[in-house]
Parts: sequence; structure tokens; C-alpha cells
Amino acid sequence: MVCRRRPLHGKPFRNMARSSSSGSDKPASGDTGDVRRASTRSTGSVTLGDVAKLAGVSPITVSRVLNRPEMVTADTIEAVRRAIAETGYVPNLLAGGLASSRTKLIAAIIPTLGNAMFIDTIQPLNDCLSAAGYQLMLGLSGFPELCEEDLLKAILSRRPDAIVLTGVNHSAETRQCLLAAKIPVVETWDLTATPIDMLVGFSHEKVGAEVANYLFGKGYRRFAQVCAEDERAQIRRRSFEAALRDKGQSCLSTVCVPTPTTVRMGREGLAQLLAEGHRPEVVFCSSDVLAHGVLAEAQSRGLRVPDDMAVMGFADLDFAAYTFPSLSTVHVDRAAMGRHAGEVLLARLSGRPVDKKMVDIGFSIVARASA
Amino acid sequence: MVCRRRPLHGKPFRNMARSSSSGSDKPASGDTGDVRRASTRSTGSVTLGDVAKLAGVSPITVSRVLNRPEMVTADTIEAVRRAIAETGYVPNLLAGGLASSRTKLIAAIIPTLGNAMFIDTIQPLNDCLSAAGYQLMLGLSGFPELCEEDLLKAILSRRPDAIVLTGVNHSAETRQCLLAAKIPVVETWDLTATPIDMLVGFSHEKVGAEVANYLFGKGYRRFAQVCAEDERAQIRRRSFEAALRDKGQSCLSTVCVPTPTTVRMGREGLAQLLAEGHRPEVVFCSSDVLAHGVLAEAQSRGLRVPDDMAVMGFADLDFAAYTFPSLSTVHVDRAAMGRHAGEVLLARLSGRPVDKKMVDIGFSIVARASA
DNA sequence: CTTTCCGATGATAGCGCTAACATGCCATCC
DNA sequence: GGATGGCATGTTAGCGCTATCATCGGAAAG
Repeated sequence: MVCRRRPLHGKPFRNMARSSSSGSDKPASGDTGDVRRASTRSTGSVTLGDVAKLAGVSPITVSRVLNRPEMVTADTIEAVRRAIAETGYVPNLLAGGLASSRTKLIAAIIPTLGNAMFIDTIQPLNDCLSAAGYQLMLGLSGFPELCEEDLLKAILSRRPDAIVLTGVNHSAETRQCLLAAKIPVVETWDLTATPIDMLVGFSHEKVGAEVANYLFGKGYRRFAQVCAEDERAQIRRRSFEAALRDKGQSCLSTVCVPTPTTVRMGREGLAQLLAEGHRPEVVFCSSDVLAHGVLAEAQSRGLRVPDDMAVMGFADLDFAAYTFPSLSTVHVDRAAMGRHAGEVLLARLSGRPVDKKMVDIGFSIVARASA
Repeated sequence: MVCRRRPLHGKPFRNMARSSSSGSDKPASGDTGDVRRASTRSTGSVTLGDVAKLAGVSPITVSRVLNRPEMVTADTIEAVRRAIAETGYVPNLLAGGLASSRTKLIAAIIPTLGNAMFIDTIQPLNDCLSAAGYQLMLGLSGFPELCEEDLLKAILSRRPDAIVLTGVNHSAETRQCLLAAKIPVVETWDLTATPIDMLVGFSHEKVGAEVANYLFGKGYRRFAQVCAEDERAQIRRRSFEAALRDKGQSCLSTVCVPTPTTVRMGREGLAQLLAEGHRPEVVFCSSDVLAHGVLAEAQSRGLRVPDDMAVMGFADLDFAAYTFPSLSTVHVDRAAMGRHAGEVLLARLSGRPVDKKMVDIGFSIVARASA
């Protein structure tokens, strides 16, 4: 049943004798009595060597079956596969990565899991990478970009083959670490003239300006905002205000809320605006989640949306088209960002050239019922 | 300025000579000319040995400064820290993990990132673990539990120190792998009489039954459901129906939708129920997201909630209290599940005994405006 | 003053894997 | 028929780190 291997090259199969010094070693009395002296450090788990012994080949051949099967004949593969199944061997990627300097690990740093925006980028990134045999490791920076460097070092200590970052503002030390690691880097969710390596994002400045244009064009004049404290949201907010000024308008008031944003913050944000005595015709929110809260608060007060007050969101999250009334927002192709990041990384890692190192995926205003 | 180390024990400091065979090695001519002959495989990055040389100590001492500083005197630590900063050394956890069989990596498998329920468990788990110096690695199984085993093997090949699973239904092979890995395991989000190792969850059967009791008690009689196809949702659904039967009632209709659930599916689910000619008094949804969609669809049709139709959700996601009308639902302390999982793992990993290997964290009905 | 012990540090030998080169076999070529 | 080359496989030597035990100097004990 078991495919017995011929003794290749007439040499008796002998391996795993790693104990004695590399010079002339006096063989153990029986020669075949190659008793693997249980090292004090042995972990006891099945190793590639165990599989090799069972299959009657050398360890490197097992390694090849797993990593470069095209180098091995069909029946060797068969014998090795059988041995792997029989032993329940699970490769040790720590050892493999250490030896080859390739870990098949790609890290992505996002601010939080609590924001569906980033998740929608990560999911396709993960799909793309795992299809190519890479594993994605997520790092959560928490929004304050303070400890990004520590997180990065923790991640780099696992020697990922590449890394995906959210945002483009990184400390000098962070850039330094990344450069020193000499691995492909993709920054996402924003644009900059000075990317570390590769980049896929869109202009938050333009978003703010275009939203201002859109709302102004629809005839709204009394503007307010509920805006998250995160960096990119603040960029949108400022360019929104700047664009209004260009039209001789201004923003009545802006309520700032912490990140990640919640529906509750949206409700309380509108409540605060109204409590301050403002009666905005339209509220621009830095996320659809906030917009949803504003919508709920408006309804609970009997305000009709958009007639009494219009609401504009950002991101076009999956629910935006299905709230009542449906949410006008800014569509960002988050999945495309993730896919693109995955593709350029895979290209780099397989040695293919990457033509466009910087990609602006743009955005579009989605006019629905709420504004 | 630099704290020069005395030559301990009068021996000249000599290390990193790893090239020649272990037997008698003829020293390079000048003795001090210990030129590190660039190996063909050298990765070029800063190693612990480089730091050691700069600090004037042995590599193992640097290792101790990083991992067990209590074994090292204050000024040695100081010298090593300085050398680390100067060289920009980033430890290689592949090598460290390989040597010590401890990776400081903990893996968690969840079905999807698209469901806020699981995220809310993962976030506190992550916080808890990273505070203890562990890193969390997420694995996404996708809902069909088909390839869980492959994912698990990919994860185990990185030799995590422990693993967190979602759900309790695992294939025989999966259990086998886990047992063979000999690491702590926590199953979450469900209960079972036969956990692999440790467990923290709640009874989905009881949820279904109690929701039936609650809604029946409020006087509703015409029941319908919109229910995700996932395993645990189906358990809730069946026990909901069983409990209704016990009261001589029945469920008019159940619309099943794929996972992860979206607001859209909720809207379409209610639309389908109504199109089929049902006029339920209350709709029990397998997630708050679906419930939110049902709410929106009801509003868009001018149905008053809960007067014309009541809606019940599940999970008590962060928005549930802030929709309009606010959502009656089943509260599950997802964060506590994550914290608990983290705590028992950390206890195990630090050798402390875990008294309660199985924990039922329970749930509670939250009566708000919608039902 | 010697012995004992302890705390700080070092030398050695792997952890399990793969890069790089070596080897043997066979088919092909002149 | 020997040289040539290509292919499948094997041997050797690390990858960078830590477990383990050895060692050393000095404090405590006798």
C-alpha cells in the first residue's frame, strides 16, 4: 500500500543526525540504530523531518513538495502527501519564515474595527491576499496616531512581507522603521505628494468642497455639521467650510464628536445643534453613522427630512440606501481600495513591476432622499 | 557618556563567530580582526548580536533585557537600551518564537468582519491581550463552516500560543488539530456540553424561547420572522417557534436571508412577508441590522411601529437604542465575552488555574419602543 | 580564612526550516 | 563512447533567537 521509495543513488537513507559536530563523526554502533536522542528542547510536535523519514525522502524534498511542487516528481509528491496526512503534520512557518525571510504574512493597520468604512476595505484585501496564499494580520492603532510606532514595531517583529497603512500622516520614526524594513508599503484612504511607497486613496479636500457645491446647488443656505474628530474628517470639514466661504456662505455651527462614531453621537449632535438655537436647513455629517443618528433625532422631533431639515452623510455604507428616508452621501469605493492595495502588493511580491504607484480612486456624490 | 562595560571575568569579549566548524578553529590572523564574513544568507538587518556587540555584552544578555529585565542589573539594561535605540533594532519574533516555543500570538477565528456583533467581542479581547503583550491575529472563516479546518491549519502553522473560536460546532478534524496543537482554546458565542477546552457563551435556545414569551406576554399573536441562515440564528428561530407552539400559537412565516445581514435584507424581508399576504403584528429578526431594515420598510409604507407592527431585534448593537423608534432587542454582553475569553487565556498562559472553564454569560430582553 | 551560596553574565547548542550548492542519473549530442 | 546538460534529489550550513548549564565574583556563613 505505502509507496516505498527506492534507495536513491544507492546510498542508505540517513538524515536528522544533527547532534554530533560537523567534522568526522563516529557513527553509533549499529549504524541503523540512529536513535534520535530526545533533545531537552524538543517540542514533541511532528516536524518536516518526521514526515521525510516516513516518506523515505530527505527533509528538503518534503519542503519542496510543500513550497515548490513543480520541482518534484509526481510519485514523490504522492508519497510525501501520504506521509503528511498520516502524521498530521502542520508546517512551522516560524521556522520557514526565519530560514527563507518570507513569511507569507501581510499586515494592515487600521484605526479601529468599530468603523465599517475600514472593514469594507479590509475584507476584499483579505480575500485577495488569502487567495494568493498570504495571510492578513490586522493591527488596530486606535485613532490617536500616538502609538502607531509601537504597534508598527510589534508588527514588524513578526517580519511581514508587506504592510498596508490607513492614512498618510506618519511620524518620522514610523517612516524610518518602514524604510528600514525594506518591504512594500501601501498607504490607503488618503492622498499625499510624498507617499512612503505606494498609495491608493482619494482627496478628502475635494470631498468637502464638492459636498458644499452640491448642497449649495440644491438651494440650501443654513449649513451645520456633525463631524468626527479624526484627521480625515477634519480635512473634509475644513474644505467644506472653505468652499462655503467662497460662495459667501458660512457654516452656522459644527459639533465635533469622538471616533469611532455612533448613531447615538449623531442624535446627540443634532440635539446639541438645536439646543444651541440653530435651525440648519442641512446638516453635513462626517459619516453615514452620524447621519443616521441625525435622521433619527430629526424624526423623533417630528422634523421632516429633507423638507424641514436635510441630512448628508459620508462613505455610502451599506445601509445608506436603505434608511428611511434614504441617505444622500458621498460614495467611496472602499472595496476597490482594498482590492487595489492587494493587487499592487501581490505584484510587487511576485517581482512584477507596479506601474502606477499612486492611485486616486475618486468618489462621487450620491443624491438620495435626505438631501 | 556611553557606559563602557568592564570585560567581565577577564575574558575578552568574543561572540558571533558562527562560521567555522564547532571543533578546533584556527582563529583569523589578528584575533581582534573578527571580521563577520558576510554569509550568503544574511538578511542585512540589525540582529540581537549587533546590539550586543555595541553594548559590549553577550547576545543572551540583550535577550534578557528584552524579555526578563528583572534578571539584569540596571546599568546593563541602560547600556543595552541605548544600543537598541542607536541601531534601531527590531526583534525577530520568528526566531524568538522558534527558539522558545512561545510566540506571543493569539489567534481568533470569526465568521466575518461584516458583522458588528463579533467585532464587539473581538475589540475588548484585543485590548485585553495586547495589554499583556500578546498580539491578536484574526482569521475569517466566512460563514460556511466548510473550510474552517484549512484556515485553522494556516493559523496553527504560525504557532499561536492560544486560540479563540466562534461557535461550538467544529469538525472532527478541527478538534483533532486543536488538540494536537496542545494550546489553550476558548470557544465563544454559544454553549455546549462538550467544549474543546474553555467556553464562554450563552444559550441561543433560551433566547428564542424567552423572546416568544416576551412577545406573547405583550399580547402579540400574529408572529413572523426575518432570520439569517447562520447556525446560531437558526437555533434561536427554531426555539422561538417551538415556544410559540407550546402556547398554541405559530409563526405565520419566516423569511431567511444570507449572512452577514444588512439593512437592505431587512427591508426586503418585510417586503416579502407583506407581499406573501401576511400581516404580522410583530416581526422577530435575527439581528438588529435586519430589524433596522424592517423598521425602515415599515416606515416607508406608513406603518406605525409598534402600533401597526412591532419589531424585535437581537444583539443590542450600539445603534439599537437610538433608532426611531428605539429597538426592542435581546441584550448580549459581547464585550464581556471578549474580556472573559482574554482573561481565561491569559490566566492559562501564565500558569494560573482557571476555575470556571465554562461560563454562561446569559442575555436579557431589552424592552424599548419597537415591541 | 575558607566554604557556601547567590546573583549576574556568558558559552553552547539547538528550535524547524530553506538557500545554496553538490551529486548522481539519464538522455542527448557529436 | 565520452562529453554535456538537465533534472530530481541530497548535504551542508545557517536564519536569529533562547533554554540550559557553566562560570565568575562577591556576600554570607562557619
